[in-house]
Amino acid sequence: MTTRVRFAPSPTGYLHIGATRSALYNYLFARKTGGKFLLRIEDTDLARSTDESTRSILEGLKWIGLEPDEEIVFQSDNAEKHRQAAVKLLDEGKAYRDFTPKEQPTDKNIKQAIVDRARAAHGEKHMRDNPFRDLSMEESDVKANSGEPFAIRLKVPMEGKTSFDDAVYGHQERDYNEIEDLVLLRSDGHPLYNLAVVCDDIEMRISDVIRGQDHLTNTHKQILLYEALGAPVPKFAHLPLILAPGGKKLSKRIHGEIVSLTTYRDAGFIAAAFRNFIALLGWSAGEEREIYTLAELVEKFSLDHVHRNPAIFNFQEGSARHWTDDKALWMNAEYIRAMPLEKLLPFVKAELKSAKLWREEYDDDEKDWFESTVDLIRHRFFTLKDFSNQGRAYFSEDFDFDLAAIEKNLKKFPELQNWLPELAERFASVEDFSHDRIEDVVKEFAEEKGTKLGVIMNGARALLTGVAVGPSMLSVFETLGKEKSILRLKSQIAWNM
RNA sequence: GGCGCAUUCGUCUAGUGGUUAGGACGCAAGGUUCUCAACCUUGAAACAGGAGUUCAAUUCUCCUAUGCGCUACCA
Repeated sequence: MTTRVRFAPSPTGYLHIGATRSALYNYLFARKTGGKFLLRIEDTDLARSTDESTRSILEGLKWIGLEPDEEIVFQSDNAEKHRQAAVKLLDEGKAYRDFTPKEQPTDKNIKQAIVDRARAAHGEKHMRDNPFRDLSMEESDVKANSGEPFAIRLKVPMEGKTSFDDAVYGHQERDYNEIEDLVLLRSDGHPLYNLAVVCDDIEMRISDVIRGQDHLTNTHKQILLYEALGAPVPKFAHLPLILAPGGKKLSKRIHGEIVSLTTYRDAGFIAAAFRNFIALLGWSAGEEREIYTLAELVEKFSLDHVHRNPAIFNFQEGSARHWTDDKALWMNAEYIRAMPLEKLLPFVKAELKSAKLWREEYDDDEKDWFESTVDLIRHRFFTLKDFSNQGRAYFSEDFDFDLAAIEKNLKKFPELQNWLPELAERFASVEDFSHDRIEDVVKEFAEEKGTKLGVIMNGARALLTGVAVGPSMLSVFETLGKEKSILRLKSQIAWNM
């Protein structure tokens, strides 16, 4: 039997990085085993589900390269089937109508209400004490026919336990008397999560359910449902959660955009780099290396090496330098400087286009120049955004000056205000404007002025590129070319800032 | 409250009944350089705590602590 796995997000927000990792592990597992990777949108909570969020999830998955092998399933399309399943269980006596009036949550904080209720019960609640559980079918029918509203609950057996072997967490057991008779269908006829999931997983012929650890205890309920429905129980693997610094839950509400996958796309991450990073959050191939292509991840991936303890996604709120996990940033930089140039170019092109810095000549007459320039500047960049920010001066005359750089490298040496235009004049008479020739000219110039070469170079860097860091100035001169170098050396704009 | 799961440097992790507990990011120092967040070298940095088993425990068992999850007519 071929393996079939699914990623089943609920569209109640954007694609969370924890969910992204679940999707990735499902995908790797499918590829590794030659199976299928499917996608199901769990949009049964109509109040919270939005199309916007579905789009964002699809977009995120596409960006990171995890597209499903078959058509997307929308859970809400199957509501009728879910209802039929509940009715079937009712007919077979495996479920019952619960006529208890629906409780309206009094508290806004539902979680707290649940805990309070559980605490009040002091752990001595009898899970099978529902008065309608043993109502005869006739009595139940009579009440139902008279129009009394009811929910349908699964009849969990009085005695026994469920167990399963989780591929990550090992053998799991749970006593029936710890599981409440779960509601399958709300009194308004709306099918609930556990029923919907199980029905859909059966219908989609899912062989391995790989999902977040928050579902570990739900699994027992779901197994009960598989059994009641007479369907084979799939294998399960639960993944440790990804937490925020301090071991707290990583949530959209508290941590904002940092948890959204699209944030990384928009921040100039290379999808392969982020995918690589996230793959290593909770799993390791057991090797002393960190850079893996997708094919290598597939080859190395195994559920047995998935961790049981949650991983912390490390970042410092409000820090420009450490705004997201340092390792993710490092990995992206590593990809930018180490990937084959021809693979990087399309990304840079897209970035320049979106920054309105792209010129068609870069694909044509100036192709060689463009490629060598990208190659020159990429070594110091962390994200694709850097090509249009820090690297702006290479592609446009309209670039910003970093005031600190101006101060430190230009204004601190007032002579430069005359020297640099003078150097421009020297350049004007240079026929062969090449790296070595420029070196001779600048060295001679510095000696003549009795100053250190660095003063000239750093000043020129600030003036020509707007920033204090960058490649060797000889390369910068050469890359910008004689004309632009001269123009910028003579420019007084920075001096007046 | 009940049930469950987890615990190796700050973070991601490797690892074993006997190891100088390894790597990566980050951090620090030094080197190189016209600058640097690049590059090279070096350094600081961990087995949650307590019992037990054992010649020997970070590794096995138990307890405690801490964290997380579940405990809904949410998903």
